[in-house]
Amino acid sequence: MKLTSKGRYAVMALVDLAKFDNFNPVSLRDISLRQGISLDYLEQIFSKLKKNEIVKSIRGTHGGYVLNKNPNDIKLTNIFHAVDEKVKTVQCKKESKKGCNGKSTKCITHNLWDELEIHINTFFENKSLKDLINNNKETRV
Amino acid sequence: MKLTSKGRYAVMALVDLAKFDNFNPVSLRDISLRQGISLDYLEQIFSKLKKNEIVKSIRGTHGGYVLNKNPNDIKLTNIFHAVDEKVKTVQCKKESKKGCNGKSTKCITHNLWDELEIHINTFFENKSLKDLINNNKETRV
DNA sequence: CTAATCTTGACCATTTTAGTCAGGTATGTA
DNA sequence: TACATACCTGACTAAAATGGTCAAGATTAG
Repeated sequence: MKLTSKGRYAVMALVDLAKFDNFNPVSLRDISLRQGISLDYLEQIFSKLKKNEIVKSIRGTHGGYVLNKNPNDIKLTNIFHAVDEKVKTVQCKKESKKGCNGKSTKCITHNLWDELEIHINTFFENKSLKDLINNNKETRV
Repeated sequence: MKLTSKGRYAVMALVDLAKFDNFNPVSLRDISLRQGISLDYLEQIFSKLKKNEIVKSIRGTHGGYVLNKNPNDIKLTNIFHAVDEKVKTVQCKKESKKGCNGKSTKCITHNLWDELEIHINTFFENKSLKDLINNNKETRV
């Protein structure tokens, strides 16, 4: 199971981005300064977000990024998937002689991890960027 | 967030153990062979399980381990906690000048990870070793 | 033209993971 | 008492993942 800072940074950056309208692109430099994330690292992350059509890029001076979708339609699942955060629990090695497939029976914890994965994914599928923005406003008071 | 094979092995071994009565201790060697887990690694894991009073050890010939509690009272939370699997999402660095605490506002994703953590922990608190044993019987047919 | 910005890919130090290895110590059995 | 079985402990390590940095370009507004 993986949920690392790359995923967290992606979410932070997108929430930041979502606060602006779609006519003035936001530069990574600004996000970097506001969120305290290394610019070079942000570039890697946004490259992936763009490939997954979550953001659009505008090149050149005063360029930057804008959201490519309505914040309500960007689910956390989409974001994590884009930056390769697999919400996957430890898998039984499928090729191995040992464990899950070497024996006639299924590995005894197999169903457990399946269940957990569904549990977590459901959580992420039901959370959108918009939820986070609202949530943030509330707690900022 | 961490959920690695150490946690999975612990669960596999305990489910294995739970299939036997508490009068005949089960040796790690047997578990090692049945589950395909390195004996040396199992010893590390069981050392921790013992410290957390999840299993009892019997030394000497024909020794081994037995459960120290009713399978119904051993929750997955207990097991993961015992082997240091922290069900923790990526934290904002508390000391850092950047991110969460360097600014006057809370990091914008802070609440999200809190929520997720609760979500996952709830899942593990509600699953006991007994649930896994039953589940395993069903799917074995 | 040039400065700002996105784009791409290679590189790397550190930490974590998933163990191995090498010795113990305790105890039942012959 | 000897010995085999099994627990116990700590040090060590190869490989992978993490969280970046660095360098060199391509694009476009002004």
